[in-house]
Amino acid sequence: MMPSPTRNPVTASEPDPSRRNNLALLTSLVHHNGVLSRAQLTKRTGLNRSTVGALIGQLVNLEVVYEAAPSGEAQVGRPSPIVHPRPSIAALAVNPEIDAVTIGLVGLGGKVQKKIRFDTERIPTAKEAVNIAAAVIEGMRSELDTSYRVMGVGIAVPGLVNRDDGVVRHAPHLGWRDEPVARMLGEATGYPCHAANDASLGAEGELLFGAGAGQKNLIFLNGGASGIGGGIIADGELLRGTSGYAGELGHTFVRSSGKPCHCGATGCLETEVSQSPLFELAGIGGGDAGELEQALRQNSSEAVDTEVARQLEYLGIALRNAVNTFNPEAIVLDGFLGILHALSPGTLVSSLQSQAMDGPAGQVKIYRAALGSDLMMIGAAELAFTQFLADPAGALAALPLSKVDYVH
Amino acid sequence: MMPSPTRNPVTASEPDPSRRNNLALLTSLVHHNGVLSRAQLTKRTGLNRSTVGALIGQLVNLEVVYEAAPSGEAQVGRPSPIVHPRPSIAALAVNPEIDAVTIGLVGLGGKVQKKIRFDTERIPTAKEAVNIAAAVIEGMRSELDTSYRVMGVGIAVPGLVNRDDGVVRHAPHLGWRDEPVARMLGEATGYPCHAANDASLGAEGELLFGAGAGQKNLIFLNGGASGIGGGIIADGELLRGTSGYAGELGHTFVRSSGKPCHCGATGCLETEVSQSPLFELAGIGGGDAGELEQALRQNSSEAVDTEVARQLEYLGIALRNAVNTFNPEAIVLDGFLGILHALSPGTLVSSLQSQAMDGPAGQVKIYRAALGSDLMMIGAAELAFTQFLADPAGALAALPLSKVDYVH
DNA sequence: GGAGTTTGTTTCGCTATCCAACATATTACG
DNA sequence: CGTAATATGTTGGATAGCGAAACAAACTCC
Repeated sequence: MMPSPTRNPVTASEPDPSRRNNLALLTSLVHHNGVLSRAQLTKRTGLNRSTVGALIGQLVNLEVVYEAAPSGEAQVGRPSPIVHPRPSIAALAVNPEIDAVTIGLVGLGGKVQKKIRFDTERIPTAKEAVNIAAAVIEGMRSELDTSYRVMGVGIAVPGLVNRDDGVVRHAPHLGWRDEPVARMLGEATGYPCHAANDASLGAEGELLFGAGAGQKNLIFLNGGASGIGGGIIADGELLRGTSGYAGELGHTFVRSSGKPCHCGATGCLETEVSQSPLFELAGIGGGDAGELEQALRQNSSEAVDTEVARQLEYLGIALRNAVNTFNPEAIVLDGFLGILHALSPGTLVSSLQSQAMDGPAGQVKIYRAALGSDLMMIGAAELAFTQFLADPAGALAALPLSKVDYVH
Repeated sequence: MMPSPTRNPVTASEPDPSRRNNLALLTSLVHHNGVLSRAQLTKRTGLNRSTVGALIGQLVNLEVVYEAAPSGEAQVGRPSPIVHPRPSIAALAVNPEIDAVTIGLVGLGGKVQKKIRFDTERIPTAKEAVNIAAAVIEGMRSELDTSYRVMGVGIAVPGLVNRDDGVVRHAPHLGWRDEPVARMLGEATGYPCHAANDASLGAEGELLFGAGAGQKNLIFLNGGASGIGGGIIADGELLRGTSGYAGELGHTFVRSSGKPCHCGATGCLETEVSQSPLFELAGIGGGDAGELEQALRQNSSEAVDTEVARQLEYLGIALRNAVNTFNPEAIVLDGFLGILHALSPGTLVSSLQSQAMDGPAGQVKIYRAALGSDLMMIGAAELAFTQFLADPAGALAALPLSKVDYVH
């Protein structure tokens, strides 16, 4: 009576890809779940003990993971060694914003090893952002060459990015248009570079390492100085669309005869819900999300409450649409959207209950993002890890020879 | 520089599933593409000639497909036999509507073998619909037993359906609530039954056999007497959501202080855009989409133009949202939405160009649905075929013994 | 300290695939 | 009309990767 969970296959499974596939599966599990015992890996994969043993052995040889003593947890039976990802396998992350370019180094396992924020006097051009990133990476070069194996660079851009070719189609707040940033940074650094929308990467980051862990369907919304970005995870996979532009929930229609938006339409979520009036009411000129929340809580007033309620109403409309459309398990809010929700926790939930359709709205949970300022680094690095995770042995074999003197 | 097309695996590929997988792959290819030569199959699957030969041999033995003489097309080299799906492998389709219950029989390959529309005096209850379907199927029983191997029954319901357990959560226009229709029909007929939202199934039908053939990302919108339903194909897969409720684009917000909708919200697409005012303006009381289109074209007037323009405006807002969110290659419109588009072909395209964001809107094509009245039968049957297509040999082995006397 | 339990390890066999060589059926061309 | 070229089906190994089973190891429970 129940439909089978199996999917109709679209690709043939050849024997060679079979091993690669399982190697990739184990690598991803270790990377995303951090610490798992071999016994847990056999359960999670459904593979035989002996097979997992052989595969882990290969990953140990490749120095992708290492096995450590079993955890102290008292359990009947022979203890199973713990498999750890080696953070010396790493990816670089770059995140240009309107007032800074942040560069990070993230190890396998998702831990941020290093983060450098380079403040800019004015909004950086694509070329400037690439130059800054390349210079900072050049500064780390000797350390990278000796202690890490870098799988590539991921660039998180607040705007429409074609994920296939790494071209920023349009980043309105940065003023970029048709900038092939991935190619530019690739030529400058020599690393394979990929670019994608920042909120999409944020969604993946929160899915894998943050508030959305374990979910299969979730909506991520980030509110920042550069407007509202969205990323959607459907059935465990990021929704990309034809060119990787999917997820622009900031331009959901929420108001008839609303203000015109830079995108050409009117009544977009992004024009009705923004952080600048909140900063004004909070009485501070600028700053990060943490300062804004503190200031809003201290300067509580009717004006603040009214503005928060107004913004939450429009946010509720956008979320209602999204819930009806995606039937997600969870919604994760980051940036000032997370603050709005935290200031009036029940509002969004109850407006969804009354406005969205019974079925989809029933189970939705609303969370605040968990990874904070590391999120973009982790998400962007994930982009750079993609190829490696799909074929660990192949990616390492293709790696240029380096003087890596592994950090143990 | 380009991201690899390989995805991170989520399931282990064991050796046994490997054969099953490839068998399933071939079966799906033959089913969905109809007629392919063995040479084409080897190219499409990437498998070895000898492997495809062995697999096809097994499918021939299982009487899932048969091989026929090569097509007359003049080509260098030894001609390759054509592989045909056997329509004797079949699925039943049931589609309850407010004024009828339609039952169909669809063969492997997607051809509707039989379609019976049972008109009802009034809106059928779930029990009535199940009884009607069971009775019609009972009438076909001897033919089914002798000439077909029926893989199951798919039920296409205009409403929220939990695909996992086949329970209709809420079908507002039918007045159903929490009806376990799949279980009910399963008990009445003895066939494995599944249920899903009609528009979702329509999307899959058009994707596989109709206007969306070959696309990976498309949005399907159906306008009928029971409002507006939607189905979304993302990356080649139907978007299901947590419980299979995803795709309710009929409840996209399109108007502030709009009319209240039965769903609890206001300003839904479905309340602003509906076919009843069109029928009134056309001067006909009721009928199907074909009659409506003809009548509207004949009774052309300013009132008609105004109403069409008004509805297209709201439809445009909903599509703008959907395009920004999904970045699809194509939009497929069925029912009266297809008529609206056909009456004023450029309107939607140009409103998308001006309102949706540059990137996503750039390439979107808008089509009218191609499968017409067979669509629901094909979509629902596809639901019933799912298990079979995922594991043809296993599904046939599990089939109760029958007196099938195959029709060749 | 022995029984029971869980897990790592090793060996063996099986399955499904690819590869290579050969057979077959067609077109191209003189 | 016959031979070359081409594409495809067919057959018989060879191989890779996994599972099963038997055994060994390490722990808890009593």
